[in-house]
Amino acid sequence: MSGPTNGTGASERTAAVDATQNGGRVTMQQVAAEAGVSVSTVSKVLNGRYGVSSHTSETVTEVVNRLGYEASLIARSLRNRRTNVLGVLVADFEPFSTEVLKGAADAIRGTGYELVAYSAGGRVDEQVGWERRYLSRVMGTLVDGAVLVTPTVTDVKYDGPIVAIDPHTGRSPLPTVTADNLQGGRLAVDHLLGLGHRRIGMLTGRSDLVSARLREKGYREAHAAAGVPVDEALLRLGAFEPEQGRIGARELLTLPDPPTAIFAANDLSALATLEVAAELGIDVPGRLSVVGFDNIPDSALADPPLTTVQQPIRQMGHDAVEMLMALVAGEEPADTHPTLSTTLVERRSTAALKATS
Amino acid sequence: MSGPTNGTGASERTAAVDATQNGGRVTMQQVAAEAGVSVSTVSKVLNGRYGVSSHTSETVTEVVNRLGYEASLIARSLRNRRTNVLGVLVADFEPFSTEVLKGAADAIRGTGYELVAYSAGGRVDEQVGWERRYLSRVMGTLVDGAVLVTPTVTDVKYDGPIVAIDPHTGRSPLPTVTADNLQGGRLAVDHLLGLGHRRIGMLTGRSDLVSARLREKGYREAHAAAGVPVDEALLRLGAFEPEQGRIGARELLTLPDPPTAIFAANDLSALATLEVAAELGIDVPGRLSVVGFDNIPDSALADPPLTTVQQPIRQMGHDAVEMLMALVAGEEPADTHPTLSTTLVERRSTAALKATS
DNA sequence: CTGAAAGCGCTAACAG
DNA sequence: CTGTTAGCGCTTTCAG
Repeated sequence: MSGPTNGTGASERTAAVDATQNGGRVTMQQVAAEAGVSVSTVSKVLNGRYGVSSHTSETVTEVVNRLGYEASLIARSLRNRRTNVLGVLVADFEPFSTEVLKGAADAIRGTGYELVAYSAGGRVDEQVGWERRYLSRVMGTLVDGAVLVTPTVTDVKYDGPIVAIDPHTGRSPLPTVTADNLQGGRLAVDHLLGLGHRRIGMLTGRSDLVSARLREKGYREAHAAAGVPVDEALLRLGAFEPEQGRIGARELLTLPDPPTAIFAANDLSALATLEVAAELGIDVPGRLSVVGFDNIPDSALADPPLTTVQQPIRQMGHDAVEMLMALVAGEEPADTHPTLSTTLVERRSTAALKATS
Repeated sequence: MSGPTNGTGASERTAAVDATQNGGRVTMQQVAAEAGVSVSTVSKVLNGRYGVSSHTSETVTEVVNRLGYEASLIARSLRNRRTNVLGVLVADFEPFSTEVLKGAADAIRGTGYELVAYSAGGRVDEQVGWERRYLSRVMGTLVDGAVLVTPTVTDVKYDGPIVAIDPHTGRSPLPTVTADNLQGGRLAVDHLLGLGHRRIGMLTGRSDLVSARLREKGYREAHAAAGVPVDEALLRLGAFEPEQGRIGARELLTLPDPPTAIFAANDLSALATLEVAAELGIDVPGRLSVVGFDNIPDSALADPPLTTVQQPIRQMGHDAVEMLMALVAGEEPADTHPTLSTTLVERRSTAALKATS
């Protein structure tokens, strides 16, 4: 009668608690020992399986509560096919991905699913293909399905439930949620055209990304629809980044016959344009109108506040998770490549073209 | 000679790949079979253990690359004490926690650690104590240490490395990173006092949270330092939320002798104050100055843009993770309860008090 | 140098 | 109704 196994003891603080070797985790072993039953019985009680006497069940429950036991996500995942955990895989936690995360959280609320966001913290050395690595590490074990945020490659060979958000390279075999970049480009340029602008410059995005190409296409389509010819001399590479955007903007604005408006493929280069204009003493929106794309927080704080095209990022996260849940449940989503509308956010960087002096 | 185990075969696409039963995961078993060696040998090669012939090593490496094998995070975690993964545990993914996440990502970049953010999606039913549940589920198995974001309770009994960010209830036994709420409150009220205001109302926060009490204390200290008496009739409960904030603001502004300025304990109630003022036809900042706390994105877009106290949320995430890494490495952090400075962001909701008409 | 075997914490047959 | 046993994918002794 000397083992700690003599169960139902009424002692308030028993030995099982001091097992601090696992970083303080209480294991099922300890619960079993404390309750004087076997591990499998504890498992049954915890999972509500039938075939346990109500007395045993109560005892176990009491011990579980007293010890504050919680099943290890890991061990459970390893054993079960199903985990009720959804993964959001991101290259890094930056404004776009965290916004997606908020939308994802909105979508799982009240569904019983849990959310795990995973990132190796933007390891530059192995940029391309990070999604494959991550997928291998968590799919089929930790999570039931995954959302890939802006993956660089989409020819993934997993047959598990996966949804990609805004993939870098075109349409892919896997379900995808994207913003309507084409429509966004049109929106921006239509706005400028409506304001009377006819010489509209564009700072294009990274040519290897579909999103960038679609925005440019929107620019061209808007011109065509309005019967305004595109002056190819007014297109410059902005590459989605401030430095290159600044260079392109400067070239455009120092032209003999500069554009009266500039559509930048993203806010970062639009903001750079604003800076260049200020340096050149060009009044915005007095002598130059600027439209961006993305609606990042900074754009509202710019001087003047930037008119820009907003992507419904949060909504994209929400829809991707909803689609993923359907996939996990074995359903076939109605639309596997939904495209979400973009909207124009009018602020003060655009104005009607003044009559030529 | 019929088994698939006959190893070194030169066939391009062998059978091992078709094992689609694990959601497409390639397991070490499959790699071993394909390479014609045992599982343990594969493990050794992957972990760079000594005692493997260079020939075997090459064969295995080749197969690993060809099959795109990646170790399962789960299985590895279960076996090893150390995982090189850090956890950020949040009740929900909302603006505050996602901002923390960005800071955390900044901190792990280049350290070799990976980051997992975990959330059960704000299950309302068991609000208090979610941190205990989460901790049990991931500590000691999935992650080496964890950052708790705004936990409701901090008397956690784990001895593993844990750092809390902005805990709801006072100082705790565990290491903590917080914003200087007291200083923030002083900053706000000093600003108002400096503008000439003498009748300054306050919309207080939730009385059960230390942060709220400290902000109020700052309000009082600023008054004391300036030798201005506090008029208790000018304090109203804002409770950190719009509805209650609106009620408090209305009471304050309809007083016979209303305050000329209001310090709201958070932006949400400050924004509510702005709305009430507009409804009442009170010009801000002409007849009323308003200062908030938090600097949420909406505050910059308000009309007028809100002057507010900014918390360095991102920095808090960064510092918490740095502290966590030190803890995991077995080091003793210099300061286990660092407090980060808050700053005043002056926008257009505050102005100098006009001479009384 | 290589493989067989044990075991991390848990669940699911299957016996007792 | 309960306990024993096997095994999820991996690492690590320990024999061969």
